[in-house]
Amino acid sequence: MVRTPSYDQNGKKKGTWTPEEDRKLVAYVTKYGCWNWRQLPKYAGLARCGKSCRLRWMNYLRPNIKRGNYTKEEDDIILKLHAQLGNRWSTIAAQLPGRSDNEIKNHWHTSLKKRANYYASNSSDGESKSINQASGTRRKSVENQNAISPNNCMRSYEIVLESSQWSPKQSSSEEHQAFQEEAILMENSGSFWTEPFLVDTSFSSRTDYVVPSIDWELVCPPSPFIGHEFLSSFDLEDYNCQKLETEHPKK
DNA sequence: AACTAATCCAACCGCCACCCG
DNA sequence: CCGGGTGGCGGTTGGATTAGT
Repeated sequence: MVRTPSYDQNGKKKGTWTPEEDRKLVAYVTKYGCWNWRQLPKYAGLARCGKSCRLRWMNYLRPNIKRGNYTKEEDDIILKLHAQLGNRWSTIAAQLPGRSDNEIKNHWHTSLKKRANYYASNSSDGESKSINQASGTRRKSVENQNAISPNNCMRSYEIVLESSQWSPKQSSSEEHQAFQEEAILMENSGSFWTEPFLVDTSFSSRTDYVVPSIDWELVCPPSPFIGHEFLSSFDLEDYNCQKLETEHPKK
């Protein structure tokens, strides 16, 4: 399931993310937040485009992300919302905490679409018609943007960071340079990376995968600028509990 | 065991909306 | 209002894995 690593004409790396790159991205975002995705790779020491970094973070590296093992309830919610909204994956994902739009989209195409087609062919014309009418639309509504979603959580984070002492915008470039040097130092000493980062619990079964633990003092510094909704959105207790969970088998 | 087809999903691409000067 | 920069979204693809012959 990996794309062959390659480089585009700008020297930006494409293809599968390496554990090394994941470490760098996690380390940077947990320390400084995602203040600017396009500038971030430069300061984080990544030869990736900002889009790629954002995607990687949103779909796999951010806290509380869930992988695989869809429950019947989740499937039902997806089927129901898809019938109402069509291919508005981000809106659907907003109703399923821990699920990314990309993963829901994949899950839909690989398994739920068949179920939906089966239901449609065995239900009234009206119902199947509503599914067809809803699909393919892509419009942002006000309520959609105000919905509590992981995306909005991150947006909140950005807003918070912009106005806080933790904002990289207020940090000097020397500080970013220091970050990179610190990362290299920690990497060489091994101390920073020794504890597995288990947000994606699939890491736990991979011997080639060692990602850093999260220092929540850095992720959620005790700042008056950081709103309660943002802090609670990460559900730290749940996050820590994931360390005890065993890997759920893929496929 | 070897080969082929089907499945799955991580990642890319292009477009659009929003923001700001 | 306009244009550039950026983030976000949904469609699509590359290729590894799994199932079937």
